[in-house]
Amino acid sequence: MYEHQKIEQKWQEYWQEHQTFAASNNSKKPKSYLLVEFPYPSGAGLHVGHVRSYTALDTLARKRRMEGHNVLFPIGWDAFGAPAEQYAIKNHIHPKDAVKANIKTFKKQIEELGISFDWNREFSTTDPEYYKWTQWQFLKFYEHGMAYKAKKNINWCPTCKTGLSNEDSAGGVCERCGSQVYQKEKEQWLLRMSDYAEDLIQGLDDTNFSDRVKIGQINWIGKSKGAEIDFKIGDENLTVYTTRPDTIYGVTFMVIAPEHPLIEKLSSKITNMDEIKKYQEFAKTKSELERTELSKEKTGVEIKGIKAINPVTQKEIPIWTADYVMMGYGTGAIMAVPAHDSRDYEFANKFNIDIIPVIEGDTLPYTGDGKYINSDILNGMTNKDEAVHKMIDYLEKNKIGRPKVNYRLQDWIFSRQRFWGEPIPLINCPNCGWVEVPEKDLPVRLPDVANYEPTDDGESPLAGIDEWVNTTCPKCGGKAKRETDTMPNWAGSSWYWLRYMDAHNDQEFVSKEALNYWGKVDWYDGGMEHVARHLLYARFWNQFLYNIGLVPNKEPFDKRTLHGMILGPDGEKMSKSKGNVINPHSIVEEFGADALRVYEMFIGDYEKDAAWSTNGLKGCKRFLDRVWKIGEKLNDKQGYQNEVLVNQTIKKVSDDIENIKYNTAVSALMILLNNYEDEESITRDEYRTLLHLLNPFAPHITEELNEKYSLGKPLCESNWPKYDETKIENDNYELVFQVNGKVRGKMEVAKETSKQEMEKLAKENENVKKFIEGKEIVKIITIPGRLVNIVVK
RNA sequence: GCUUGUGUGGCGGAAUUGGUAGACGCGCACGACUCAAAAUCGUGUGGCAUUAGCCGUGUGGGUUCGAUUCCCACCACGAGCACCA
Repeated sequence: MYEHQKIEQKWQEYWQEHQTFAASNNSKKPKSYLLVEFPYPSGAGLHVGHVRSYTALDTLARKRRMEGHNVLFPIGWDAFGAPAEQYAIKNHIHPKDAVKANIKTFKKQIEELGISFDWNREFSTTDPEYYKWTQWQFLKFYEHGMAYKAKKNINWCPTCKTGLSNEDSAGGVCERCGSQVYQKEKEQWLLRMSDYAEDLIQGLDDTNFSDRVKIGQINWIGKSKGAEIDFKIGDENLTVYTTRPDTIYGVTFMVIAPEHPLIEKLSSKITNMDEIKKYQEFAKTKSELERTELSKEKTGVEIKGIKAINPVTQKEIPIWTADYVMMGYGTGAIMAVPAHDSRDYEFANKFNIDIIPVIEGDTLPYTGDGKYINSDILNGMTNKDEAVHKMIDYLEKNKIGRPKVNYRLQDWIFSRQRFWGEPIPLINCPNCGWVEVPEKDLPVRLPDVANYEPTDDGESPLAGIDEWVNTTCPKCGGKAKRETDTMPNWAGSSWYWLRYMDAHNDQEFVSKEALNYWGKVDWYDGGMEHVARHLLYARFWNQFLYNIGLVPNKEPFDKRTLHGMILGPDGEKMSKSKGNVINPHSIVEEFGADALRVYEMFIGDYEKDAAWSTNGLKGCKRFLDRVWKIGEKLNDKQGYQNEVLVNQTIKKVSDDIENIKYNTAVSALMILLNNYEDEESITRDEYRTLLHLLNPFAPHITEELNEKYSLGKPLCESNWPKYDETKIENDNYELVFQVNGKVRGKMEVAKETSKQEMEKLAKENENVKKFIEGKEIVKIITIPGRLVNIVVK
């Protein structure tokens, strides 16, 4: 029908030459900062999923520019981290070169889609000019006591040979390769993210994230309210954390985690230490090998020779150790109330421990509300919250406990034993300890070496490069060694949106002026898979920068939307092994970028997954062919023949783009075209408006047609169409007649028809008459502009 | 198990937030053009009946003149977390 390749190339060159999409850092126009998650430039090339997200915000960006906004719509590359490194190892190239080649491919593929990115602000997280500032910001964390090194049991992936954060090893499985992760004790850098748990929850109030996103964040942070209670073991204190202090009268045993330090401390008093040591070993191997096993039969050993004293009842309580209590949460110890907790119940049943109900109920373990029994000061109460309060008051008064809030969120393990990451810019001096690399010496560059594969001994590959490791102490000038761990791949993505504001600044990570001008990201689109990790890290990082006065907003993103995945034609997630991958490049070649863009916007609800359909794509291509062809019906007239429909369409498309309802926006344009096709000929205004509204979706063909028929300035340099509020409603409408809520007739009537008139018309309708004849009219409901419903008996 | 999302034709999906269910597209059927096919164009298309009727938005109940929309219970599928005290 038309030669899409030529046209698309032509207009891409036009935009490039005219710098149509360059954002200005000082403009009187209203600003819009639109952001998509920057991609990993993997060897596989661009995915149709990228196309969906980029086209969606591109549509918005193009529309807003035409509405007179100064739009910042940038792109860059998140190129550090395991995927890039593994690709490089596999293909025997230096990661630096692999990344360079992949970026080139990605860039070409994005450019041929006609996405209106401001390429002037492009960078990669692997550019020394960029990671210099990532390192610089790490030093800010360090200077403020927010980064620390600690010997920690970390999640170790034996395949990737590196430590992982909790977020990266959810479920005991490596996020990257799927290997079983096990606990390994190692010195690691950590960021004190847990200090920000509450702020990260509170901050959500300052955002316009959807509830789905907010809930995702809140769940990950995992706040729980409860109390700490001190039990005595002789002179020692055993503090437990519980959310149900009101059930303390039902405690029949204590459980402490196998790694709990109290075991070591009291070992002289414990009479079955051999048995306990054996259990500790068992628990350790279990966590290594059988963690995901479904059989979660409770195991444990009673610690003999010591007893705890319930501080409220003064009763002696036996102490057990069991691996269903984790050292990493709360205090690593619990008071077990088998009558009202299913796990404690299971344990008590298995080991024949007493079960004392303290809240009335039929079945055990009973966890609902009820009347308190066997509970001394709480007896007779029926309200759980009141009982909890009363008990906490009692604990506080008697100095045996206190209210306590716990979070699941832990500190961020920030070390990786990999080559392809930002080196942590610290130097270890035998005299001075840890010393920062001075700002003038940043960035600490990665060396050019031949061997960057991970080692088996758990050290970073950098550790083997003597000439890199050995350095002098910036403080005392003596011999010292560099830190050889690198940062996780989440580091570079934790502040990249700030850099776009001022991408080539070599004096600061971003200037104050740029920060103040651009403020928050107005709209951030990305995938569900990043709601837990990336979004949390990025917000944490930004909140820290805010707290030390480096950025003007505590929350970095105002609005966050989630795109659904594009699945293969078979409805399965696209993957090489399934052979259901659709390559955007070949689609562009065969059908054109415009067709691909329109199709991906039309494919369905933006937030939901959708299966690829080549027939659906063809339908969109057909639509564009018809848009092209209808130019032949152009007459010399101005104005709109069907004013209502055109004005309605302008309104609908404008609103739908802002409300991420791209599918219905495209549908509205199809309806408009269908209407044009029913006309003898179409006016110049009609054609221009159709092309203009379609332009954000299909920017090439619409510019070409606009030029071909000399309809006006290029669309990208023209003002977005405005609708006439007085012309979006018809003078007539179809009045619906119902009897008992069922449609029995319809009639075209004038907009201003009165209620009385409507009722009269309803009763006169032949078909309605049939249904009300001989029946008693109970009442008549009349909705002006819509319907009349006659209720009969 | 907990959290969360989703259930509408053969398929992807619409539905002004309580008011004509199935817009738009795909697919399919028939027709036109063609020697023929593809492409294109036209007509039709929820099911059952076929004259105007009945049934239909996962299932069962409820509220209402009226429910895809609100309430209760249940079922199915997907995602995330998973012994978090």
